[in-house]
Amino acid sequence: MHIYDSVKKQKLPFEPITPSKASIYVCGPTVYDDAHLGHARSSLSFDLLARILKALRYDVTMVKNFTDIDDKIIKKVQESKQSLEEITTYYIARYLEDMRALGVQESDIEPKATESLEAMESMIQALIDRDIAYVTDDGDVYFDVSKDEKYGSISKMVGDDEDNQSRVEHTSQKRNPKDFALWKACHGDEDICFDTNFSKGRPGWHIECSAMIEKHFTGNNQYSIDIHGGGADLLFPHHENEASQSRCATGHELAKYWMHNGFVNINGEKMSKSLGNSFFVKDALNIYDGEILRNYLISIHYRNDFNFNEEDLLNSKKRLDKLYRLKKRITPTKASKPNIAFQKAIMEAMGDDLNISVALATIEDMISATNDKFDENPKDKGLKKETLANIEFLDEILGIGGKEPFSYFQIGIDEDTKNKIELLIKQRDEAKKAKDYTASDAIRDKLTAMGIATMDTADGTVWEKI
RNA sequence: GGAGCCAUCGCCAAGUUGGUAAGGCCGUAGAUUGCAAAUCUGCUAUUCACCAGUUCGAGUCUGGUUGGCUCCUCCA
Repeated sequence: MHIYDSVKKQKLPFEPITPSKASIYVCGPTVYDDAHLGHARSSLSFDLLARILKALRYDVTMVKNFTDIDDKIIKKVQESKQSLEEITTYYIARYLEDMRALGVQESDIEPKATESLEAMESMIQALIDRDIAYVTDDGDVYFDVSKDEKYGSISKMVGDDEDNQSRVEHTSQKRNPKDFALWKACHGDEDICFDTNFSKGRPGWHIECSAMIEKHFTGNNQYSIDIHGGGADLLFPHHENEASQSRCATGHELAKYWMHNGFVNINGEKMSKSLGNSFFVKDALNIYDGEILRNYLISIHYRNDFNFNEEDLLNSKKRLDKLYRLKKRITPTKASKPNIAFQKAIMEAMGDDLNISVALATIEDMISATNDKFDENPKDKGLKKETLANIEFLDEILGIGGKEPFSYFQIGIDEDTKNKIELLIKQRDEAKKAKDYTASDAIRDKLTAMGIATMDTADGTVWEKI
């Protein structure tokens, strides 16, 4: 297995800190709104990673957190009259529901920041004790960036502050503009506060992840975890800060490998609230089936930017259709063992930093070669069993092809319509038998108008929703 | 201002350590079909934004030009 380390900027062989085990921590969402396509892509990227590692027999521990204390959530609490817990519980459930629809396997641990406050407090306290963090008169706690000589090693953001025209607002209480908050003291009575030795307040964003990693992973004396993942936008400052505070608190590096997934753009524009083009997963799921969306979202390498548009989605759906048409040809049958060469080719592609393009090309190869053989001998039982095993293998590795093939082509069609379609097809078959092609073609036109395509096969007519 | 990424067929998109351009969509010709659809087969970039260099040899390395994009503020 090779993965691209976005800190070292090169593809490296995956050598876990503990042989045959893989510990992964992915920055999850801040739960104050529904999940958008960007969340989906991140989730899907690391879902693929976990699936491959599992198939390679690694004992994978996947942790994806929920940031459930945050200024944006607090703002929502103040606006909505709901409690923080009501809001976060709701959006966590919504997030999990959306990801499930996309076929994302559940993480082993899904920690919440609010459940890890003790770990945060002790980490902050350790940093204060070592004089790496300082408490201001207001009770805020800041991390003193100048105390960590390795600060900047993650993002390579070497900051000469004189020249830095960043738009960071400088707080007067900070010793250094680059210092970041570990703890924010609360000011009003309505604030959401937690009591600690240093002040009443709430944690900064960065410390949440560091603390949750220390809480859930043991690591070794060099690293806490193998892989730390997240969106490309988190590299700086979030991951830089995480790495720095963890390094200073634990004496070793946070992660051996860093992986970052690219963005999702909508029709060429970055998705953002200010542009008003956020595309929520739930809205996409209203239009497209989860598996079709998944197939589309994983079809482009996780590090590339993803330009979401309907044309490409339909294109990728056509590839999935072909897989399911093949599955129709072999149904019903029982799976035997997947073809070894096929399995190996897929694993090699995906083992190369999740090279999905090569994997998809391998699938196309398999599909056309198998169709070719079935054209010769439609009843090849051995091939049917192997093909089903191949497809089940794809379901395991990529999370596609797991549906019953006839229902796949009938997604979104209700029982009444289905019965109507099947009646028409029966009438058409009778007309065909009587060689009344004018009548049979008229029925086919009617079906086409309904958005239904028909296919005459040796075993009778089958139909698909176009 | 600072840091970094990208540019391959009409569209999407692969391309290990440089060795002579995967795959899909679309298009097109054919096999098959009552006709279609589905399926299969053939064709579809002498060329990788542009210029120069290194090399026996570069899409792949170096320098430059142009054009996109991201981060430096919450962000997946």
